[in-house]
Amino acid sequence: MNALSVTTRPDDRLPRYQQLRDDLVSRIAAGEWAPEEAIATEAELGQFYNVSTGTVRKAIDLLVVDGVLTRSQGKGTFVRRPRFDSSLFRFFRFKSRTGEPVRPTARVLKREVVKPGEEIRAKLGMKASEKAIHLSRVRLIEGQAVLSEEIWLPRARFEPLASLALEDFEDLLYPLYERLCRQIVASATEILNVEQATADDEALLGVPLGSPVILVHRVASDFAGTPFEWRSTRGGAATFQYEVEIR
Amino acid sequence: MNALSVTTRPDDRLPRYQQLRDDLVSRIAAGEWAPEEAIATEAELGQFYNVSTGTVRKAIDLLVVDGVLTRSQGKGTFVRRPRFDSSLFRFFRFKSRTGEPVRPTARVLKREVVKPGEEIRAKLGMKASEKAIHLSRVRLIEGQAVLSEEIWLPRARFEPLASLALEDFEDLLYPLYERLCRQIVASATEILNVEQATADDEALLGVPLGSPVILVHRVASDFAGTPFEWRSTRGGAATFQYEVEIR
DNA sequence: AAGTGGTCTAGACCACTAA
DNA sequence: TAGTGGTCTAGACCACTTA
Repeated sequence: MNALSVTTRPDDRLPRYQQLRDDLVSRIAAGEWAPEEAIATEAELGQFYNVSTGTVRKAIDLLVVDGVLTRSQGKGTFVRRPRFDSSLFRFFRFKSRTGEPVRPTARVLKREVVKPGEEIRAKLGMKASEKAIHLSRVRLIEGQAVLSEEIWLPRARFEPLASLALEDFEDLLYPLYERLCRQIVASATEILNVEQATADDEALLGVPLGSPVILVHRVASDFAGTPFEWRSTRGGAATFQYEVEIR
Repeated sequence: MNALSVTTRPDDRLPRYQQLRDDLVSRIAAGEWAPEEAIATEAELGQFYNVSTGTVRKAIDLLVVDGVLTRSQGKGTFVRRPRFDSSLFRFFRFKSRTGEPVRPTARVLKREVVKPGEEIRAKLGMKASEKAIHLSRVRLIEGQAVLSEEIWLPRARFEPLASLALEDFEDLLYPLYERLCRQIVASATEILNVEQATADDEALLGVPLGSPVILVHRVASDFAGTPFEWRSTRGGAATFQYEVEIR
């Protein structure tokens, strides 16, 4: 298993297919294979990493579920250009009034690196001295702002985002977290409230003062259950539905 | 592969692990293994269906992803019991005066056995001639109605509820479904909207006419994915929060 | 110690794609 | 026809649970 750790230090306690998966993510993130391009074949990867094809397949399975790769029988395995329906985006729960899922664009309005308030500090399990990255952004449909978001991230885990140009933030943040910061959202808890539109809402979203506004607070966590993103989203209640599947 | 088709006719064009998955779903839905009970071991299943353990594992993988089964190393593979008996308790957090969560009671106001409207008929996958049981109930906290619910059930599967005395309906319906009708809720989809209070809402829930009301539509399904309950719940937006964990 | 699921191997053959 | 991913086998050994 010496061939692993092409770009990172692997954790030998993890199963090989996990290590392999992580290494493939690194190579994709490093641009070794561009989007829409075929990666090495399963046989080649098996030889290169000195594992059986079954193990290679299991690693690729994970990345297919994550929406990073797609397979095409007879053609190859391809790096996927991010798509809305991928599982990375399963946390988006708003639908249009007609019931169709909507994919808004996004624009970051402001970024600051500051000490967070006590509530957010506690929710993210941060030390008192730690700083956080705070993003304010709007999400737009056909140029119209429909959601406003406040996002808080512990600086230590998201350092690359402290210096990324605001224009380079993408519509979807979670793929960005994974690619630039190696932070993967595994679960989230959301609490939904209905409030009345404030003057800020009126200015930013164009909803009438006092009209109902849906407010979603989300805490997102990694696979270990450690929270690392706090997010609050506001949007006019008339515009959206919120859908959830329970098991 | 003769042992397949224990309960259904398989499609031989499908891969074996798919056929196996479908057959396991049938057996679970038929009650061969109760919730919280371990199913046959991988080795036993492999012998029974005459496939290798790798194929059995792949079929079980699918059901784990679907949330039907959970694995536990060293113990076995278990039919998952969704904790729906506390569904509202879990997903609606009432703001009592002290701020503690409260458990609402319930009272059935009306029951009728009628042909459902087209929308509900379609959502429940019922035939045009079939009748449905329609329940109207309120949920109360300290004697005050806070939620009003409309519930539709296909009569064929819920016959015992057509004659049960209204006083004998319990606060939580899903345990009743399981005990009296052997219907187990395996998953549900909820869609949440915000509307304005109608005159009915004002009369029933005591919320001001025109104030924001949260409206939740739920379709609940069995292990085979067949929907068998349609429910709509209304409550004043000021009364509660809606909380959900996403995995 | 026995039994379970978890990982992994070293192949096989099939279905599909492209040259 | 050659090469790809898709399916499947018949094992092996490991980690964990229970008795």
